[in-house]
Formats: sequence, structure tokens, C-alpha cells
Amino acid sequence: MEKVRVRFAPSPTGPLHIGGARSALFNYLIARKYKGEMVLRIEDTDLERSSKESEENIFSSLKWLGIDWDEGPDIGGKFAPYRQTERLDIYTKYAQQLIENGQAFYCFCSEEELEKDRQEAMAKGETPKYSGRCRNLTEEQRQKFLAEGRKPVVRFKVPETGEVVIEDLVRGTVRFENEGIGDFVIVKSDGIPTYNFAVVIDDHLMEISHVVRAEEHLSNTPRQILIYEAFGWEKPVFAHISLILGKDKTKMSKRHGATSVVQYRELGYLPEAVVNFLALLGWSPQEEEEIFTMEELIQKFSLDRVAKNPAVFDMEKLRWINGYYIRHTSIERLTELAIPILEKAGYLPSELTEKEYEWVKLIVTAVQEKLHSLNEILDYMPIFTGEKVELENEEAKAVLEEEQVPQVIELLRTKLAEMHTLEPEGVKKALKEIVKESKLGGRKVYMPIRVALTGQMHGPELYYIIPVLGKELIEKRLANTLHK
RNA sequence: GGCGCGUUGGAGAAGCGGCUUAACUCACCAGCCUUUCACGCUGGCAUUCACGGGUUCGAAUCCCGUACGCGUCACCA
Repeated sequence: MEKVRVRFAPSPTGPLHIGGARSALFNYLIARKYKGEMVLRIEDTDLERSSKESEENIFSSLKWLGIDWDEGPDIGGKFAPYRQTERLDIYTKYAQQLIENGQAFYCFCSEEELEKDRQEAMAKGETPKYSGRCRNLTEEQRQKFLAEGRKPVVRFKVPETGEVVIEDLVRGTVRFENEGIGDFVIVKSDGIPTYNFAVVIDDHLMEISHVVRAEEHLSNTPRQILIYEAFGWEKPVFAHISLILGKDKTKMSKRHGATSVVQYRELGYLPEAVVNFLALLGWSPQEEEEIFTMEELIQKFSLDRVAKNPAVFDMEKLRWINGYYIRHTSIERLTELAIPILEKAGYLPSELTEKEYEWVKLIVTAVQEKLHSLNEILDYMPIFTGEKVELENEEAKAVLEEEQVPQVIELLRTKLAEMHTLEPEGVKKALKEIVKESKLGGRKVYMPIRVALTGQMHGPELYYIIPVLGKELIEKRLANTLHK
């Protein structure tokens, strides 16, 4: 088998979309699995919408996910350049070749003319398709148009009969009649090639062996194959992966929530969780496990287990996966990730003291098992900060009215006073002693303390909450809740 | 409208002619663990695979039609 060379070829017209990230991931997994090469190519031929900023976003999003590439605009490679706007002369050369061979032609039709054709075809109930008007212009006509100042586009001459058969790795055999394909534009009037033309030239020149991309490109594929055939080039293997749909089964869009990789990053998702989730979007493992590291994915991934049916973006599942990774990563890492979130929310200054860092670390330890995304830590912050405590409901109020409460609180005060510093292990021990000495049992001791300190019936372990609060805050809170 | 693709439980998703009385995961319910919540563990949760025909000894799996959804028909990628 020849060397596997795959590519991810986004157009830099916005932040990296979750669907794009999934295409990039699949390509990356294939490249690594078969010890091939991954090419990153920037398709920036849409001058209007492309931006450097989007390009930067694509680079950083991919890196964040842990996807890297062997050749690309930032690192170069033997087929450089990797930005289409830097390859314009190459496309011109090949377009010229097609024109000379009679496989492409200049078209001078104006937008108005084309629109009129379209309307007429629609009115007659026909498929709108290029009329072929400029297919056989004489040299004279051409000069006349040029003299009028018209800027031509170059159109590919599509054979009028025959069909294009695609042997797609995930979709099987798909056929398209040539008849349904009009002569399409390959070079715009400003001299920039269109997508359908540039991809083919680049994929061929860059020796891409497998084109793995989203299903929306499936109906473009016959046009591209026609170009391969016009040049007599060997075609790559195609694999069109299904679209990503939202919960309502329509194409994933802003309406469904976050759609870009950066958004997930900002919402407190871990890159390995996003990668794991993305891999499951359209692909399924043979075994029962669903949690995989990048290494495992590289080992297990294969295109023949990629499904044809559309992949539905299940936010609940992403949350669950993210929660899993949060529970299984280190406190140090979570602390580092939590700091900017807490800073932004005003819980921390921009420069941290050792003491503040330790404080965050304790909070993170306390809530680690409860989080599904890092920013959920903010939901727990009222437990750890502020002097005032709101009793959450009547039930909580009732807990504080139980008869053993004064005794429990007194014991707590005594125990805490005996301790020089509050740390989880010591507090845990002290609490157990209270249970033992009072002979009241767990619930009657823990629940009043919990409610008195936090106002809530549920929450993280008390032996974490107490050290986080510190003696001073504890006194203030006790005073606050008990004298109401 | 033409062309192309899809349709399995509350949700995601395997299975692609007999081994399926339809995996697995999430959610949900019950029990256990536990000071609470959460985590973890155990068990329960589709007689049925959009619908209607057909092929076959046998169909979720193959064929045809209908419905619904999605994609695409650009000088966007």
C-alpha cells in the first residue's frame, strides 16, 4: 500500500467548528494509525470572508485538542506553500492547460444573465443549470466582450453524457449523471480559483491518498472527479463522513449551543473529553468501552466502523464524558484551569498568593467529583465565600431547630479552637470525634453543621468546606444562621 | 423541483439474512455504599427496528413504494 497522506483543509472564515474539528480528528487518527502524514492546508480562496484571525484560531484550536500536523502553512513541508492564496500561479497554469485542450472555456455571462437563466429554468420546472452559452464563442465574440470590459470566468466543460461513479469508503458506491452537472466555474473573474478546482489541484500535487471530509462535499465530488479525469490523474480514495446534527435533527448550528472548539474550551471542557466525544460522533468502537485516550483512538480507529447515518450531537453525553475526565485528572491541573474562571468571575485577584492558590486547590478538591464542566465550579462558590448564609428551604430551617443543635455547635467550636490550622484530615478526625462523644450518630451531627455553615442540605464534604472557610468565616456564618 | 444521503428505546448508538427473546453508553427507576449530594457498584428499562408491500424456510438486516428529515444544486468552501 502506498503511503497514507491525508489532509484537513479548512477555510479560515470563522473559528474552528466542532464539525471541522471532527474531520480533522478523523484525518489525524488515520494518519497516525497508518504511520502516514497529515497535511494542514488553508483554503482561503474566499477573499471576502477569510481572515488571519480565523486561521490563528484554527491552529490554536487544533493544538488545544492535541491534533498536530506534519506539513502546513506554519511549519512548511515539501509541497509548500500550504495556503491557497499563495499558490495562485499554480492554479492559473493548470486552468490554462484545460483551456488549451478545449476542456474549459472562458465565459462572459454576467450575473444578471445567469440569474435570468436560472429564473426561467425554475419557471419551467427544470433544474437550473448553466446554459452553455459561452461554450463555443468565436475569437471575434471573445474580443468583443473583452473590449466591453467584461471579465470572464473559466468554466469546466462537463461531458454531456455519462456518469461519475464514486466508490466511497463510508457510503459505498454513489452515482451521479453528468447530465445534472452544469459547466461549473473553476476560475472566478478575479482570477482566483474556485474550491472545486483548487482542491483537486492541491490534493493531486500534495499526493493526498485519502480524502476524508464531511458529507456536504459528497455532491461536489463528481465535479472534482471530472477534473481528475480531465488531467488524467489518479484519484484519491474518498470517504464522506456524515453530518453532525443537533438534538432536533437539523444541521448543527448556533441555535444548538456552542459550535466552535474555543467555546467548549471556555465553557470548561477538557480537550481529551472533547476529542473522545468527537471520535464517537459517527465512529463506534468494536468493544463496549466508550472512554478512550488519543493513543487508544489511534490504535482502534478505522473508517469501516464509521457510520453512514448522521451523527447527533448529544450534549448530555459530552457532559458525562467531561465529568469523567475531570474526576480522573489531577487536582493541580484542575486548579490551574479553575483559576482563570474564578478570576473572571471576580473571586480571585490576577496575582495569586501561595495562600490563595492553596485555597483554590482545596475548593477544587472538594467539588471535583461533582463537576461536569469546569465552569460549574462557580455554582459552588457561594458555599465557600461570603459571610451571609441563606437557608435554602423550610427543611433546612427545621434542621437548625432540632434539639441537639446547640450541643453539636458547641462541640464544633471547641474542637476547632483546639486546632492551630484547619486541614481536611484533621477536621475529618475532629468531626468523627464529635459523633463519637455526643453519641448522636452521623446525621444529627453533620446535617446541622452543614446547614449552619452553608444553608444547604447538600454539598461537598464538610471536612473540605471547613478548611476552605477558615475559623473567622465559620464564626461569622454561625452567628449569622444561629441567631435568626 | 432534480440529484444524493438517512430513518433502530426517553437520548446517543451497535447489529447489515439465521448465533438477537436487538450490544453498549447516557438518562431514568430500584437497591447497596455513604453524614448530604455526588462518585462507585448491582439490578430494571425496545416481543421490536418510520410506514406499506415484496423476495426468502427465515428480514432490523435484501428489493420496491410512501412518509418524514437532512445535504446539494454559487464567480462559498
